[in-house]
Order: sequence, then structure tokens, then C-alpha cells
Amino acid sequence: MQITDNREQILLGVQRLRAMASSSHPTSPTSLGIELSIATQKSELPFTDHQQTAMEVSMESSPVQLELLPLRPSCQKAVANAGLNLWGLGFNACGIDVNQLPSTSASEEEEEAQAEAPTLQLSVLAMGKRDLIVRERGMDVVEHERAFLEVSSRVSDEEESGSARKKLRLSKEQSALLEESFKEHSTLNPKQKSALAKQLNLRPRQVEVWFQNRRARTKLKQTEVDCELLKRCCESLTEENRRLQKEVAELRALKVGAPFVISHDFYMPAATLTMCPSCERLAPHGSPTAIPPTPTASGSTLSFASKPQHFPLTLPSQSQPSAAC
DNA sequence: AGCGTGTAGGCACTTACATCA
DNA sequence: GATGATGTAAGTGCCTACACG
Repeated sequence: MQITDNREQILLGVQRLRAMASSSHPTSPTSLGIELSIATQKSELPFTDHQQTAMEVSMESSPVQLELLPLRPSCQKAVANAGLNLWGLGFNACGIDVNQLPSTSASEEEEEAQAEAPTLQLSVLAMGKRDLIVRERGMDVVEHERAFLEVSSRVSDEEESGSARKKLRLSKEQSALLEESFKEHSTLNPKQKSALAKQLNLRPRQVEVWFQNRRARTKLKQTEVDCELLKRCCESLTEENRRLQKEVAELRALKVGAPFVISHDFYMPAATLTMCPSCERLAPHGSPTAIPPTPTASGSTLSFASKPQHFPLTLPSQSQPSAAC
């Protein structure tokens, strides 16, 4: 469920949790398993300690254990803000003390009860400036979330060990497999995405991003090729234009001495015309079939006597042409 | 059937980081 | 070792198609 009003939805979610805690398991409210995960993209403002800590939160008469799973370290300010807003606006309003550390001294009975407790798992996905998304487990997001959490745990370990945040670089094997897959299909359906992610030990989101970037690279390359082609085409046309300009100038010069004009009844693209070597009049390149068959009734047809084959010229009525050149 | 709304996926653009010369 | 160029993983916003009430 995508939501536009974060506060309302968070409050709603918490109210539902509260209802479950009080109605379903009134005797063991603390055993209600709630998993709140905040999936983040990147962060410049890392969360403070409590954000990676399982917490005991109290909600009026029904204390609820709120487990805040480790955040991906590469989370961003926007997400951090969203998370902080979450606490400030949502949970604090419900009386949840997020600063309390969780009770780690649960008895075996309590743990057992907790295992049997209904787990309404509430995922709050904070996506930058985007709306918060609240989902209940059991939807299609589960697999993705699980995969995410696995990775986030791993990265969290790295962070804990003190190493700086590092950008993930795919291994050669991973890239090769992705390339193979891309050759087969440039887009993936959710099933393919999940399968591939599992195979590569990546999150589906990473596979998705890789395919998006790969498509973008392909398109960019194709654009470059097209651009180069157009550039050459442009150069060729420029050269052709230059040549034709020259030809036009020559024809104009010829026209001064020759009374004949080419009838406009013919469609004769200029680029297909050349000089007749014998008479120095225009002749088409290639097959004469490119020439419209009949001249106008008012004109007469001229044929060049010599090879190559000549094309008909329509003569203006006022001029008297010779039978052949 | 038409309409409004929520959702998912894709794309364009951008940022941030890794790598290399 | 510092630095700029380049490649690429990932973030963000927008758009569109589709499902559903």
C-alpha cells in the first residue's frame, strides 16, 4: 500500500499492532513479534546507535518488542530524516520509547511464546523523498526484503569492523552471468529477476539496476553509432550538394547557349542527372525506367543517338529542336 | 463503460565512488 | 601520492500501463 500521509499510516499500523497485542495474546503482549525494517538507499547522516538495536517499546498497557533491523549503511539523509520523522511523528505519538534498549533477559517461556505469537510484520520502506511505504509481510515484498536484510546485515558487519563505506563492484563472474542473461532478454520479469539475484547472490534490486544501466548503455552506444552514421551521411550530402551546385552553375552557363529547357512535366531528381557526353545535355544515372514514360502532348521527344541511353526531353513549343543532337 | 487511485516498472538524468593513466 | 578522466552502481523523479473499486 503506497501512502501519502506517513503519519496516518504509521499510526494506523501501530494501532493494529496494539490491537493484536491486546486481543490475540492478551496474556503475553510482549511476545508480539514486530519487525520494523527501514530499507534505505543511501545516507549521509548515519542513524545513531538505537537504530541498529532491537528495542523494547511500551505502548500504554501493552509493551511491544520492536526490533529495528540493521540499516544499510549506504543510506541517505532523506531516509534518515524519514526515519527520524517516523519516530518523532509516528511512534512517539503512540507513546513508544525508542530510546529504550530491548530486554535481553527474556526467559525461555517468553521466547517460546514469542515464537508462537502472531507475527504481524510491518515493513516501512523509506525511499528518499518518496512516500513511505507500509506493507505487511506475506506480500511479494517478502523475498526482496529478506534478501535486502541479508545484505544489510553483511554490510553492517563491515561497518562495525570499522571499514569505510565502499561502492559495490560486481565480480567478473557476476558481470558475465548478467551479460549472458542480458543477451537472452534485455528485461526481466520478477521471477527471472529473483532467480538471477539468487544465483548471483545479489539483491533483486541490484539486478534490476544492472539491467537498467545496461539498457541505458546499449541505448547510448546505439545513439553514438546512429550519430556517427548521420554525421557521415551529412558529410556525404554536403559533398553532393557542393557537386550539384557546381553542376547547376555549369547548366546555367550551358542554358545561355542552348534554347532547350527541361520540361517541368518530368520528375527528375537532380542527383540522378549527368551530362550526356556527346551533346552535353542532361542524362539520368542508371536505368531509364526512373523516368516518367510519356512526355507532354505539347512537346516532342528527343533521344540521344549515342550510348549511354538517353532520356526524353520535352521541348518548349516555341523552340524548334533538331531531331537529335 | 468511464473514472479515480494505487502500484510497479521503465527511463532519463544525476550522483558518488572505484579504477586507471 | 595527487589528480583528472572514465566507468558504473545506485538514487531520484517522472511517466505510463495496468488492476481494482
